[in-house]
Amino acid sequence: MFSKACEYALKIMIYLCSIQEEGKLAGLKDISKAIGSPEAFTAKILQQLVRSELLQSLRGPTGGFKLANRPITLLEVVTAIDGEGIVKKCVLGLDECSGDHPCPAHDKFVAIRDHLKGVLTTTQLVDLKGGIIEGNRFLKL
Amino acid sequence: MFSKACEYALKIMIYLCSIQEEGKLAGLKDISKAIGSPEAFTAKILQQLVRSELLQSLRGPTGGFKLANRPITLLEVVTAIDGEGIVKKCVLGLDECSGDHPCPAHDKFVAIRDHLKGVLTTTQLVDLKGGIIEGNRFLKL
DNA sequence: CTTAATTCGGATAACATTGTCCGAAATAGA
DNA sequence: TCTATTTCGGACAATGTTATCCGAATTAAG
Repeated sequence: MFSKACEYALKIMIYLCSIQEEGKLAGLKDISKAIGSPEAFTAKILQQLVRSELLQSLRGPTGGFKLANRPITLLEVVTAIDGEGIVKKCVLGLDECSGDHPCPAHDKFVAIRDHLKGVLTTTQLVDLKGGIIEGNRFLKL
Repeated sequence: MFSKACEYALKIMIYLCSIQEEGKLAGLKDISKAIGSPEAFTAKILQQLVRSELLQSLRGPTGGFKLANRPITLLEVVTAIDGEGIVKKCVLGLDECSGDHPCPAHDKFVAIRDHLKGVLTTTQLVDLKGGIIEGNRFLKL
């Protein structure tokens, strides 16, 4: 459904949200350990998230990453990494697929995509951090 | 959502269903022209569909492909090409994600996956061929 | 000022997916 | 039987994704 990079991005963001307190920073090592992702690749994704302004970073010792200071939806994270394809592109790959010029599966999958889009736009990182803190939701294994 | 190969496979199957009459065969050239896909690559996908027993083929002049002689669901086509990942794997990529050991997004995406699985299992090729025949649904462009 | 820890940026490697090419095997029809 | 047409199967090329490596820039702290 999402690319590997996007899966990591979502875990990164949820993790940072779950440990967030007053401008504290988390470093690359902490993050990749917490979510079980390869360090070097995770660094690349962190850079993308910083450039997309979903994260802020600070260099040097005591440096690290923290969430941008505003509510963030899952859709923002997904589109920052994977683009809008998942909520826009035709399931059969038609360049022009719309109500006017629909593919045979159009209607059935519009419903699914709307469902997905709904969840992605209405769910914020804050909505998912609870279980992590309580220890009954997990980001790795 | 689906791989390119799977998109082509779905179009192939829907196309064959839409032109099907009494054991008539369609050749590779016809098929790839009808769905707008690269010929050589399409040939590979046709082979996979034959091996999965969703299609039957005949060689030689007047040879070609036709649907297996039974109802076929979208799920069968998708799993034949992409495997069961789309309806089984955790959105965050956790190897063990279940009711017992859920990821933070588990519940929200179980609902989406069930919706998807429902559409894939209840929709048969026959259900999609109508619009093609009537000319108000399209398989390319 | 020096050192150590960190993010940043570019190059590159490993792997998967997409796509092409070509000869072999099968087969209908002359 | 011969030929033309088709699917089959393997090798390979092109592209995209995932992942690693390393030096440069930044910065806190001694």
